[in-house]
Parts: sequence; structure tokens; C-alpha cells
Amino acid sequence: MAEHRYDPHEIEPRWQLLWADERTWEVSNEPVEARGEGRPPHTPASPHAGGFADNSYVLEMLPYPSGEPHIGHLKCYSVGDAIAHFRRRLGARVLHPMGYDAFGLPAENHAIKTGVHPRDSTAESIASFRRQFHSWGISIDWSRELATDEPSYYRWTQWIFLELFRAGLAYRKEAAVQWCPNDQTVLANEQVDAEGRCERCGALVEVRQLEQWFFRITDYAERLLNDLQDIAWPEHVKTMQRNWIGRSEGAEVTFRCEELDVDYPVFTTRPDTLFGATFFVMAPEHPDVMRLARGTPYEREVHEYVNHALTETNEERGNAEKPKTGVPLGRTVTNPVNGEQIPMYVADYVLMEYGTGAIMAVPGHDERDYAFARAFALPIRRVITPAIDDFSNKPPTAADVVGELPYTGDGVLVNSRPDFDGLPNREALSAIVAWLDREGKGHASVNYRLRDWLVSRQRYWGAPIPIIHCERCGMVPVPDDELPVELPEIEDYTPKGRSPLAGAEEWVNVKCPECGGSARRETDTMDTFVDSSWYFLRYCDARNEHAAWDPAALRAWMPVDQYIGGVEHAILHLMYARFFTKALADLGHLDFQEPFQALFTQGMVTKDGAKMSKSKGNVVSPASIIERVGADTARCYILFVGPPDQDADWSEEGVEGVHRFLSRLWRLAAETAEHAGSPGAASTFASSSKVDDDASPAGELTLGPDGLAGDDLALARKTHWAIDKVSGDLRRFAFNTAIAAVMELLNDCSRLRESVQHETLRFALASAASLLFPFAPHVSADIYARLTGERVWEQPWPQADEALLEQDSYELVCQVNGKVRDRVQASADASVQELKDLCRAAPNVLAHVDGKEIVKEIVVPGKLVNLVVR
RNA sequence: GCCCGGGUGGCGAAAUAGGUACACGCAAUCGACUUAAAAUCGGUGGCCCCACAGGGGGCUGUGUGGGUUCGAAUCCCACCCCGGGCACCA
Repeated sequence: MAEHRYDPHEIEPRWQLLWADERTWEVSNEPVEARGEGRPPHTPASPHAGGFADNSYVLEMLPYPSGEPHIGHLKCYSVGDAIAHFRRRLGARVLHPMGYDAFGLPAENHAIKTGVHPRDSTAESIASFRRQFHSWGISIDWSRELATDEPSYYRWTQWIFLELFRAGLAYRKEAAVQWCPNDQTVLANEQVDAEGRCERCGALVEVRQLEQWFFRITDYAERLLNDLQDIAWPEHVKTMQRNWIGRSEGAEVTFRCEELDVDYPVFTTRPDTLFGATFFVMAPEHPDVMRLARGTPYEREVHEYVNHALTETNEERGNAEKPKTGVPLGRTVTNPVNGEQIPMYVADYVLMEYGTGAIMAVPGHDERDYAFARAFALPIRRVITPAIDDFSNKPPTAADVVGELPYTGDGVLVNSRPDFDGLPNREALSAIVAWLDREGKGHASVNYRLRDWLVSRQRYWGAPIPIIHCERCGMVPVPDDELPVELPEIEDYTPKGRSPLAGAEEWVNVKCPECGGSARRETDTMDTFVDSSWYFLRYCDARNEHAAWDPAALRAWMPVDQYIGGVEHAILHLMYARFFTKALADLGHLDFQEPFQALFTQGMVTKDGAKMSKSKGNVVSPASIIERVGADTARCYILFVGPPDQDADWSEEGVEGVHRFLSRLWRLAAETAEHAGSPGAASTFASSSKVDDDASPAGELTLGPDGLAGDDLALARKTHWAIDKVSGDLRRFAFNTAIAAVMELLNDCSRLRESVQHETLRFALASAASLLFPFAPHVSADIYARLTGERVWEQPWPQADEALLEQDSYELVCQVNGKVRDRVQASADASVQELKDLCRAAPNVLAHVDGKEIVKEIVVPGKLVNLVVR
């Protein structure tokens, strides 16, 4: 007799080997019929209600391969794998691929330190990720594996770049970047610490204007905003994206500087406060600032102020708490609504990147303008009053004006113009904008917070931008047949104020593809977010050498039905991928607008309440956990510990608890399988079931209510309850309660094992394994095979028998005045009157009613009766 | 400051539609098995009262205070605390 000990280290590699040998999780792009296979015989004829028929694309965000996978990866892929398995067994063909986001800074910094080529350190990391993903038993179609640093991948990243370039969606312009004067290099924002110092040398970082590449994502602001309503994403992620896009409605209003004869439009969300504008402020970066100040007494002061502001770090400048600073420009502009001359200032609280880089300042109704006005002793005028008393008959007088300034709320206009005074400010806003429009002094306008995407990096380890600079022809795309532009081999990765690629002279100097003259390659590389903005498309046709994808392959799979990843990508990655999808659709390459139909964001895994980090020494490595308890335990634990969208704290004791559960399940199942007789019993059973598998698709695993009684009926009911519960929970990502339901089922199996028929127990345990398979595939496959001789992943998802979900009696809760006073057994088909009678007759109810008058009886059939007494 | 989440036993959590609060797991504790320990299996699980052998009854109780309702963890109002995101965006 075999020793009944759960041994994940024997079980897990055995099943992994089978799945790898048989390429179980690979799917082709051909429709099932076209492959001549038809539906596999076990596929349900009609999909379950709410099931996933046909093709389904389940995708987890691709990992950035650095070192080894961490617990966060384990959680993400455990969630994704559960969904993939569930959908397969509901009858879908599931695409579930894997790849690596392989370009990026850490590998390059490592190369600067050690001289090891980023390609080599990345390859090593990828190998480690791949090995561990296999050891976790996740059901990946490995035939589509990719890494974004492979020329066969970034060839198409470059192709997309050129498509955007040709469409005018990729362009070059000057932009402010972080610059370290000591290292003579541009720095990524992440390389600047909180005090605005260079990570490497500690020098104060400056802001410099340099030519950079951008993608015109702002052209898509409106669509990126509007289309959020069509996708099944968590509301908080949509909110984050909406805030990031930052749509504001308002008006553009023109202020004129008569002395210089120049118009300055400003954007305002509050045209209703135009009559309260008492000064005008420009951003230090505004190109006209020096011109305006020239020849005024403030020229020198303005010059110094602007220079200082430009070298300030974002940290220093971006602080709303700091006192307002600025310098007069010595000029005035005309307020178009009342002709007043108001003074112009330059101040760093105005941003060049938003609106027009200039503002009208209304200190009476804006906190920032108020602070500036107080600092510079400028007039503050009230034009809106919160008083909402009836001004319907007469305009408000000074006595009606109440409240503190600045006042930013709604109210009624005062001190403006007779035809606007007395109007509620929202009405006045529309009226004033209409009036400005008629006068040609302004018009309604919409502004976005979203900025164009800066994609160039002066870095080595990224996809080269496939552009050639020719003095005669300008910027020339690298011809398609010369793609990819491969990264040159270089010795020195250290950035020196330009991309390390610039040092590869032989690589840089080329002939212009248009005129044949000597020209130079673009030496910047692309932001790694570009690589990850289209990888989900490439998976659909990962081995295509002639195109980024075959449209037919995308039709088979896209859009992604369920995307899974960390909420830290709620804005950047998810926004960029949406932008790529829309831009590529506009260019005729895609026929859908959104890449990810549904999104699930998983919570962080902490240890002792803190984020895991090497410096804290609290990192839990998946490899060590799996070595100790196996992948099934690790995966189940991470899903059992709590709702997967919430943060979870890693607890060794909790892991042990789940391990005990799997051990008990495996042991009881192994004993039950053996109890059936010889080791062949299971297969005998399985083959006999094949004879009449038309009886039910699950043949051997059917247990109807007929002829069952006592504990057998109870256990069969519990089994069907668990089937129903787990099915529902899986649909709503409630993996924790799904696993708890299987635990309950096992507890009943253990309790009733001696008192039920063998067949009842076997059915319950095989069902438990079947339900647990999405979370713990190895042990579930093992148990299922032992009990039935079948492969669980080839079985359709079990269906609960309605007849067994219903009880013929239940515990009726008897309340008096809303408090539970007794519980009695009630028949499931008892009438309302019978339930009332039952409740009134319950012993403890009688004690509480005791002579009092029953004024009301509330009956909730199936649940309770509440007697209201007085 | 603004926008999201969240606050339930000693702990992680559950309660899917306003209807039995605390499923499942951990920890603790008692018992069984054992020479013993581990493992395993079973019981217990706030406070008070009665019976004190099994058992029965009551009172609290879901961050705080109010409200709606026969009935509120769940809905409404006000507030407190924790976590995250954004933050001079005119």
C-alpha cells in the first residue's frame, strides 16, 4: 500500500512535463472548424449562461525581467491563470501568452557598473523568469513567447514609429529636460532625487531646453476620455485616467497690449469673473517675456527672475505652498470686457505648458491670484457674491455683498456690468462667452491637462529611433527594407550629454536614403513604454516575419478580453496602449478602438504591512516558497488570503494553513481512489463511463438526487452547492471565497467519509479537484486522474444540479421586533400563513410575545418571519 | 487642498439584492492518538445570568454621532482615522 503523503515535488514536475510535452496550452489562430477538428467532444454543446464561447484572450501585463520574479508576479499570474483555465473549461479557446519587457534602464546601469552587455544580463534574467514561470505551472502558450529587445520585435516597434511619423503623430520639438551639469548628461526623472539632485553625483539638476521626440497623444485626448465609458475597467482606474487627461471647459479670451500692439489670449474656466481681473501674469518660459520687459525699468530684474525660474527644479517650483514670487513687466494689457488697463507680471506660478502660458488674474475669486495680489499689494475686487437672496427685482447693492475673499464658489454677479449683475454666475458665464464671441474678443474653449508623450531617451538600451538626419532632405525615415535599425555594439554606456549611440561613429554615419549624400542617424532611443504599447498585438502573430501582424490573426483574438496587472500602470502604460490602438486604427491597421475590453488590477503583496524591498530585508522569494511547499500551495495561498484587488500581507502561517488543506484533500482523495479496489479501478471506471457518455458530458461525474438519502444526500448537496458557489465566485474574481467553498466541501467529505457510499465520496472529491483546478492545477489534475482516470482540464466546467441546490426544508429565523428569538425547521414549500404559524408557535417566540399585541407580521419566505409586537 | 479606496473577532477576512453578523483560514486553548514530541483528528472561541452534567436564556457588538426602516456592516446626513493617486492645470 502506497504511503499517502502529499508530495508536491513529485506531483508538480510530472504534470508540468506532460503539459510541455503535449503543448497543452498552445492555440492556433485558425478557427476550430478550419482545422478540421471540430469542437473537442467534451466541449459543451451550448455554452453555460454567461460562459465564454469561442475565442478568449486572457493577458497579464508582461514582466520587466530584472533579477528574479517576485511575489507580485506570482499573484498576477495566479489570477490570470485562474481566469484562463476557467474560460477554457467553459468552452473557450484561450490565448494566454507570455513575453518580456526587456529594454530599460536597470540593465543599462548594470552595464555601466560591470561592463556586462545589457543583452546578456537581460537574457540571464529572462531565463530565470521563464524557468520559474514553468515551475509555477501557469498555462502559457510558449510558442508565442517574445522579448521586446529582440530585433525581430523592435523591427516592428520601429515600423510603428515610422507610421506615426508619416502621419504627423511623431514630431520633434524643444522641451525642458533634466540636466546634470556635472555629468554632462540628461537624466530620467527617476534619476533625480526628491531634493532635485543627481542620483549619481549629487549635483543640483538643471532644466535645459533640448530637441526631443514626441507622440501627439493630445490629439486623442477627447477620444481617450470618451471611450472610457465603453470598457469594463475598475471605476477608480477610469477616474485616474480622466483626471490625468484633465478636460476643462472654459473660454479663450484675448487681452491686448496696446504699447506693443500684440494680442495675448488666455484660457480661463471662469469667464464669469472677467470683470474681476486686476492684473495679468505670464509664465517665465513665455517667449515674449523679455521682449515685453525690454526698455522698462524692470528689464534687468525680469531677466534675473526668468533665469532663476528656469534653473529651478520641478520640486521647488511645483510647490503650491511656497510664497508667490514674480516681477512686473512694466507693461499693461486691456481687459476686453471693460477696457481697463491692468499691469502685466511674470511669475513662476503660471505654467507654460498649460493653456497659453499666460493668465488673467482674478484675486477675488482664485486662491493663487489672491496670494499673489496680497504679496504685491494689487487690488482685489469682488465680482461674485455668495448671497443668494432675491436679486430678481433689483440688482444687489454693496450692502448685499457678503463673505470673505477669495470666494471660489457659485453666487451672483456684482460689480460687473448692468446686464450681467444679478445673474447667477453660471448663467452669466454663458452670457459673457456669447457676448465675447459676438465682439470677436473670445470664444468657448476646451483645455486638457494631458501633454504630448516625450518618447526619446539619450540612452543605449532601447529601440533606436529609425530616422536619418540629412542636411539637404531633413528628417528621413529609414526605408522599410532596412529595418530593423539594430543597436550597434559599443564599449562605453555612460551618457555624456548625448546618447551613447552617438559614440558609434561607423553606425551613425550613413548615406541619406533620399539624396545619397552623407547623413547621420538619430542616436536617441525610444522610451520602453513604446515597446509595451503594442506587444499584445504581436502575441497574436508573434512569428510573422513579413509584418507586425496579419489582420486575420488580430480578428481572431483582439481586443484582449481580460487584462490583468498592477494598478501602478493605471495611467501611463494603459493610456499609451490605448493611444497606440486608436492611432493604429486611424491608420487602417486595426479595426477596433480599445485594446483591453476588461481590466483587473491586483493589489500589492506586503510583508509585515510593508512593501517588500531588499533594503528592508523583508523580500519573500517565490522560488524559496515553492521549494518548501510547492507551487499549488503558493498560488492558492496568494488567492485565498483576501480579495485579489486588495493589498495582502504575506504570512508564513497562512501558507501552512493552505498547505495543510491541499495535503488533506490529496490524502483523502488518494485513499478514496485506492479504496475502490485495484489501481486499475479508476481507469475501469473511466472506461465504463465512456460507454454512455451521451447521458451527460461529465458522464462518470453525475450524481442526481434520486435514491440518495441521509448523509449521501447531504454530501451530494454540499457538492452541488460548492459547484454553484465556485462558479459564481470565479465570475466575480472572488477567488478567496471560491477556495473557502472547496475547503468547506472537503471538511464535509472528511466528516462524512465513513457514513456515505463510496460513490458519493468519490464524486464529492473529484468535484473538489475539478473546482480547485484553476487555482492549484497540479494537485487537482493528480487527484482527478486518480479518482476518475480522466484529465481534468479536458472536462467541461461542472454544472450544479438545480434539484440538489434546493433544500426541502430550511431553518426559519423567527424574529420579534427585529431580534432573533428562535429558529425552527420549515418546509421549503410552506405557505406564508404556515410560516407565520410556525414562527408564532416557536417556544422562545411565545416567551417574547407573551400577551403583547402583534401589530405586524413580515414574512420573507426562505429566510425569516418578523413579528412586530407592542 | 482635491479625487478615489478602506475601517467588521486576537489576526487575514466573509456576508453577491436592506433580512440569522463573523463563513473559510490563522493564532490561542482543551481533548484524543502517542512512552513523548511532531504530525493528524475532534471540541472551544465577547460579556452577563440560570442550570452549573448535557443545556438554556439575556445583553452588547461591524470607526464615531444622528437619521430612514418591521429590520442597517449594507441606504442617507455629519464627523474621525488609515491607505493610494493628483497637486500652483487658471
